[in-house]
Amino acid sequence: MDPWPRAPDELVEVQLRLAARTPPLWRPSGEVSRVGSCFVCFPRGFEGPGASGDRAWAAAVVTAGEREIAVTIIEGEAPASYRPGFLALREGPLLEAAVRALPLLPEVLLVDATGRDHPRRAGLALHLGERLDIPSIGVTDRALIAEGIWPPDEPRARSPLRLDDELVGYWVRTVQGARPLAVHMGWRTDAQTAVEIVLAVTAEARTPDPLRLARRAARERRARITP
DNA sequence: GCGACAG
DNA sequence: ATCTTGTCGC
Repeated sequence: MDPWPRAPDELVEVQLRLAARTPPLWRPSGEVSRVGSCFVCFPRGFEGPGASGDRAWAAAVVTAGEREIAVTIIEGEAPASYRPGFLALREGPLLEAAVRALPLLPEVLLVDATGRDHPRRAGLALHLGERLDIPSIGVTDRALIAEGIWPPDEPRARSPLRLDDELVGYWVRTVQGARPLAVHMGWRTDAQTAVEIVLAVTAEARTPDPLRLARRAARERRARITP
């Protein structure tokens, strides 16, 4: 596999090329058998956008129904600090490595990032899906540049997230009384499919189960560090 | 100049 | 991403 872009101008180029592509849309064929997710965390107690060389722990999981059937955790260093629109520089390589280390790959991947909701229409969720050749969906707490009013405080209520006139995702009230989730179309997925999948793998918590599992795994590994 | 700004 | 304190609920 060729390397991720390491410089901002290289990433911009890749993102523009990515955004112009039109891969066939993916649709779940009946029951979605394997849903995966990945997550990367950094040392506690830092402030600001972080820095290149920061320690990082990335986890990837595959779930089938309620069960976790595979998990991988890797430790590494962040290649860059964070900047809005350039998240891939900081997290892309780590997340891809964690997913590739899985003994079996998921049918669709949930990523803690945006998809089409991006200045160049190619957020990390979409980018990672393309690199891995896996349909992907973005799940975040807030939008990057897309806009949309929150849905009413009712279970499963949703409202569109738009960028210009394009529908790029939905606000989704996964849990009543909690802030809605921003669910983003990603690689080979549309906004509707993204919401269907997210709701299908969300049980009790606000966050979809696969993402919760990946987050927990990464943080548990971080907790094992011996300073 | 000021606020916003995926993680 | 990570931090904080309090609050609510099982």
